[in-house]
Amino acid sequence: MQKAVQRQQTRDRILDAAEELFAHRGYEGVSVRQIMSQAGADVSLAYYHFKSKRDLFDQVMLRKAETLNALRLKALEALERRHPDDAPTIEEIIGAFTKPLLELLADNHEEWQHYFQLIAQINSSSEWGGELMTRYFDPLVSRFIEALRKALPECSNEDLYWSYHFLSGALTLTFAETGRIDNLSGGVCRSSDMRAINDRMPAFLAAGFRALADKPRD
Amino acid sequence: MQKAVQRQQTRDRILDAAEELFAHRGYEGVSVRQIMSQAGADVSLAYYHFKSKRDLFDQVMLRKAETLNALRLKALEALERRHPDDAPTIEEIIGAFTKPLLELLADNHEEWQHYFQLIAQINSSSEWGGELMTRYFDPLVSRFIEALRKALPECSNEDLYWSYHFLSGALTLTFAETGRIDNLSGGVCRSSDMRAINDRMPAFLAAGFRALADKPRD
DNA sequence: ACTAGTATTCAACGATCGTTGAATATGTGC
DNA sequence: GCACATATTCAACGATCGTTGAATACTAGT
Repeated sequence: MQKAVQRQQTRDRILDAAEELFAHRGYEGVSVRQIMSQAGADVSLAYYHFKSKRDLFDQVMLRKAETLNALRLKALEALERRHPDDAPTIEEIIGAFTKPLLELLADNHEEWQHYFQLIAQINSSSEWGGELMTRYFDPLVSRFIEALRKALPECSNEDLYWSYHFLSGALTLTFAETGRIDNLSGGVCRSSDMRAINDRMPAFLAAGFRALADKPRD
Repeated sequence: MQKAVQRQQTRDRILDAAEELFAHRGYEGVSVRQIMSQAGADVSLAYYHFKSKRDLFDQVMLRKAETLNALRLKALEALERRHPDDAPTIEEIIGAFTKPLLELLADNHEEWQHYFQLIAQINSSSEWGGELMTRYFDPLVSRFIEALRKALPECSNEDLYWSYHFLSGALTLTFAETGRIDNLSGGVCRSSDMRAINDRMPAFLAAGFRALADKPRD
């Protein structure tokens, strides 16, 4: 086997193990030894491939963030190309924001579920959330808000940002598939039911955006 | 000073320190030593007042959960008493769910902010969230969903639970005041602007509930 | 086949972790 | 004021933490 190939395989095995464990137990809840044990390699190999535990965590975040951002941007640009003159509906824009997540989960559920759980934890943390979310996701988010602004020209900036904030909370919790809704509903709803999510989330959130846009404040 | 009083004061000092540190850095991110250092007491005193680190964490959760649940229940019952025949609006029910949080933050911001940050972290965690949220909050949540069902008789159970799920995500992220919206909006919106939240969140979410209730699925 | 460089393992460092038992101080009831 | 119970401190346990330097196995180029 090629050396460069094996190197990448090892790196990926470490990243996969780290991703899963970080997602389940958080950054501080997992030791480098546990990660390397799950990856089937020696502890010190982690420090050959990565500078530190924190660097390993950052690389876990970065790896899939790029894929995700690229897919979301592509979905948004495709949507805008389909509407050269008029603006798309809010549902369509939100759909471009959520569809890529649904498709990634459909393709490789386990892998991406771990990643979305990780994002949910970061997003809800006051300690790390700020820097990480800003670095990896805010640029694309601003791009989406721009699209939403065009579709809701009468909406104030403040209403727009708050609406997106509510969207962000609903979205990150939903895609983390925490199982909270399974418990609460007694089995009526399932966290993993992506069809149910796709049928409801864009409609729910678009109605919220319009409610704030149509009812300007004093 | 009375001994029983001092005992309770010490216990509370430990719980306060634990609450703040757990909220900022998570359960695993904080050591018992750090907590007791902030509380200004010896390490082993933690194990005199609490069985273990995990027990200390549970007591932090329990302490304010009871206050919070009582206030929310009172707000809901007062609302229902004001509507003996007809059902309240969705906005009013959601308001009864959020108003107590706003009032607690207005009274003692710092203290409750820490607690809401803690809830947000728990709610986004697949590991702990299930058990803890179910134990402390789901009973009251079911009570609220019951009220919402009466106000939306044509809404299916599934739509109702998903709507609440979206509400839950938006609400926990918002009250955690992570500062995410401050960064994203470049200062246009502030996480701590409770007036802005009160003016927008119920309207946004109520519109979402109605959008799902009015558009039944196939 | 030999060498140079890369990937992986071994062994260990000091620090800190959660937790405990015994010793000490402090206030309470008689 | 004395005896008792309760509250707090002191000192330490073994385990595990993140990290490192040196030794070894392996592969690629010649």
